[in-house]
Amino acid sequence: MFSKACKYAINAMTYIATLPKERDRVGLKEISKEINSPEAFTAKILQVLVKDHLLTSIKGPNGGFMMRGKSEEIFLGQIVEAIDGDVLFTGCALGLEHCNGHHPCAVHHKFKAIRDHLAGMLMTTSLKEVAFGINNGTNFLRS
Amino acid sequence: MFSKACKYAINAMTYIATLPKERDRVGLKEISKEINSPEAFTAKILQVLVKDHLLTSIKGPNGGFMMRGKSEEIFLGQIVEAIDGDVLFTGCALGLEHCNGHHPCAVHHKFKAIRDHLAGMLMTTSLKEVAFGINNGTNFLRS
DNA sequence: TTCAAAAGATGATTTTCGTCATGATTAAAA
DNA sequence: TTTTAATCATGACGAAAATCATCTTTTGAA
Ligand code: FES
Ligand code: FES
Repeated sequence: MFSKACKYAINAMTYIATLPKERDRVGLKEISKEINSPEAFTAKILQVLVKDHLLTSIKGPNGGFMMRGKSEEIFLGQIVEAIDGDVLFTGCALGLEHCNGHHPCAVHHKFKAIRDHLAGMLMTTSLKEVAFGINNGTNFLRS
Repeated sequence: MFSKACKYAINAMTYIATLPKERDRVGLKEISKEINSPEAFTAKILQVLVKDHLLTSIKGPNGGFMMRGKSEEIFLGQIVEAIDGDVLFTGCALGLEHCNGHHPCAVHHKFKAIRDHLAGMLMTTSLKEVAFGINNGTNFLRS
């Protein structure tokens, strides 16, 4: 469904969003430890998120990564799109060059319903909402 | 979403299912031409489907591949499972080792709805139904 | 200056995707 | 019957992408 990079990205953003108000930044080491991801690979992913203006990075001692916007205004779909692109939202399930109703693949109609369901969920689920479940103890970032 | 191998598999099975009753088999060349897939790679995929008892193969001149069961009793989910395994149906969206309600990941609840929607669609959509759309001219196997 | 931390470059490893050469089987032709 | 050609079967190989690791450079605080 999602690439590993995308999974790490969502978990990392979620963890950053769980930080208390008085702590606005967190380093790579802590992130990759908390979400149980390879450190170097995570670094690359975070850099993509910085380039996409979802995160801000601060260099030097006491540096780290911080959310660029409010967590209630960042949605999972933005993260997925930044890492995996929009193929999940607009691509054909069976590999046709363009997905559109005028030249539908064998499963276009049925698949479009699923895809729209998924896109709707991702575009309306905010990081704040997800982070709340983690802080709450109802959901988990690692096995 | 699906791997390329899985996409080719679905399209190949669909094409075989579109054959008229008086023609029960079709060769690799024709299949890969009709679904626009690399021939050698398609051969590998078809062999997996043969091993999984979804297809029967016949060697020699006028040989080819034929459906092993009735197209109305073969569902897309079986093809997906044969090629990509069941991770799409049972795996965690965010990479947790096991997906279950007792240790849910950050998006388990919302994602499970999507996943079940997808699984339901794949498990109830028969090859006959899909092939009908192709024979009908309403759907297409290639760009 | 010195040190910790992120950025950036580069390379290794693994998985996926795809090709090629060759063998095995069998219907059809000779 | 014997040969031929069409077809599937298989394993080795290679290219490309995804994934993960290491090293150097740059930055900024103390
Ligand atoms: S054309 Fe294949 S999903 Fe729309
Ligand atoms: S635990 Fe992640 S989807 Fe169920």
